[in-house]
Amino acid sequence: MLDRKFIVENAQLVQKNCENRGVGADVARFVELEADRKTRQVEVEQLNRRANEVSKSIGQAKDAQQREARKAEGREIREQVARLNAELDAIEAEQTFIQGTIPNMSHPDAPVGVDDKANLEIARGKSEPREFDFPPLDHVELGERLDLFDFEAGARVAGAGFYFLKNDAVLLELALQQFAVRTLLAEGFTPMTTPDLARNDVLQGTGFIPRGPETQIYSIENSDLSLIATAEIPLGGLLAGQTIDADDLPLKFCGTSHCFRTEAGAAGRATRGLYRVHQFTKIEMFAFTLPEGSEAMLEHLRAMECRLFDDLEIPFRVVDTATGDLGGPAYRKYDLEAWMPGRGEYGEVTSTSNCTDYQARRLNARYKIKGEKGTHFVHTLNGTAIAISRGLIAVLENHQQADGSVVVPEVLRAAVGKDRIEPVAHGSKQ
RNA sequence: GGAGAGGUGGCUGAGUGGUCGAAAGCGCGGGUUUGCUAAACCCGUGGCCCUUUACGGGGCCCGCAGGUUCGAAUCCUGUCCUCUCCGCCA
Repeated sequence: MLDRKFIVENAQLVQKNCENRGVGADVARFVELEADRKTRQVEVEQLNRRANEVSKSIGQAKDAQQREARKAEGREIREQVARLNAELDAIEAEQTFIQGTIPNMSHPDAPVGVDDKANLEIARGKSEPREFDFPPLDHVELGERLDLFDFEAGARVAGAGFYFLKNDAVLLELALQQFAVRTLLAEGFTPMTTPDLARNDVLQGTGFIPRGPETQIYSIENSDLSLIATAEIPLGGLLAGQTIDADDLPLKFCGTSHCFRTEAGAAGRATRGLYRVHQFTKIEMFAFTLPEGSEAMLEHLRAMECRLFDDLEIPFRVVDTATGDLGGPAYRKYDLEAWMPGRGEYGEVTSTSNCTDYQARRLNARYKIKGEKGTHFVHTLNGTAIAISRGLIAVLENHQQADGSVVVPEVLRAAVGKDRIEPVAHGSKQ
């Protein structure tokens, strides 16, 4: 969320930003409530002060009668305070609601536009999309020939959108994880595995909405836990409520987790295969920085994403995400879109965002500079290293051969244990 | 799952109804002394918010949320977390 003072002092800018992002938030109402809140806050504090004085005077009362009189006075003041506080609570609840609907401010260079059509291509990867001298298959067909997936069994067990990986797809998943984690480890990221569930206040702190008709989140009945949609959630929660030393920043983590998404409202959109599924494994980068360090960190995360996909010899483009497509917490976001021959188009494989202090404020993650008074909010950033499901699509479709085999990218060979994934001979299928 | 113990400032730890935002020690910052370092001694040292040009003043915060009371770190309820023992278990 944005700082209340900032919203009040920059109401016009905030309003304009909401429009650029296609969000209808009642900024004017918030400003109005803030004035109201302050007045009442001051009243409450004055009453508290008097009540405190009265309480202290009771010990010095000279007789029982005076004591009783002061008790009555104290009681009356506390009743007034209770009434005022109830009003204050109502005002604050409405403010918090509005505050939650106001997205982060946008980087001045982020392209302005209502949706992803306004996204701006800013770079391409080292690999060119291949010219196939045969009709390329999509990953579902490749997977069938190579016996890599079982979507029917996934549906039987957990419903449409779930799947089993099998045979070399499992080795590929492990290899992709190894590759990503090792690359990031060498760059100073601390590897972590995370809980696959998180408390709803952590979800909210990172800008996810655990319940409601539009939610992307599976929630656990009779608890305040939800399945995470990304390791960004638990990694962001790592510093929730903490104040850390400025000297310890930046902190860079790479988290391995499973990601669960209901994909509400996405029915019928690219539902074939692994592209849009309810569960996948993902290696995620996450960083906490000083405010002045977050822009450079975003470039670093983007560079890491590019490097990983270049090393996998997958063609991609990088887009600077338009304001309308940034979501709530991001100040600026880059997506990597890999070329997917089976679809004949680019498909999003990674996304990296600078959320500035937007998540940190709600998570209450702060830093302190030694010798200085007070604390400040850290900046948070996240970026996909590799989402296995979409990573598999890109690897399989781009490295397929005329004979139906798939060449394993150099960087994965040691972990997969072979150079090439061959079609399974008929009859040897298990 | 059952039984018990406990959550206090950066840390250790005192505090069981008022003068407690909180003893003491450690740590940290500053100073005195000192050839340098160290020791000793002295002073200072939490966060959030409101107000003030400044000096200052005020409110809230003892895991979290409620309750009792004129008054709660202290009593009551709920909740989260930690530890110990028993059971179960990968």
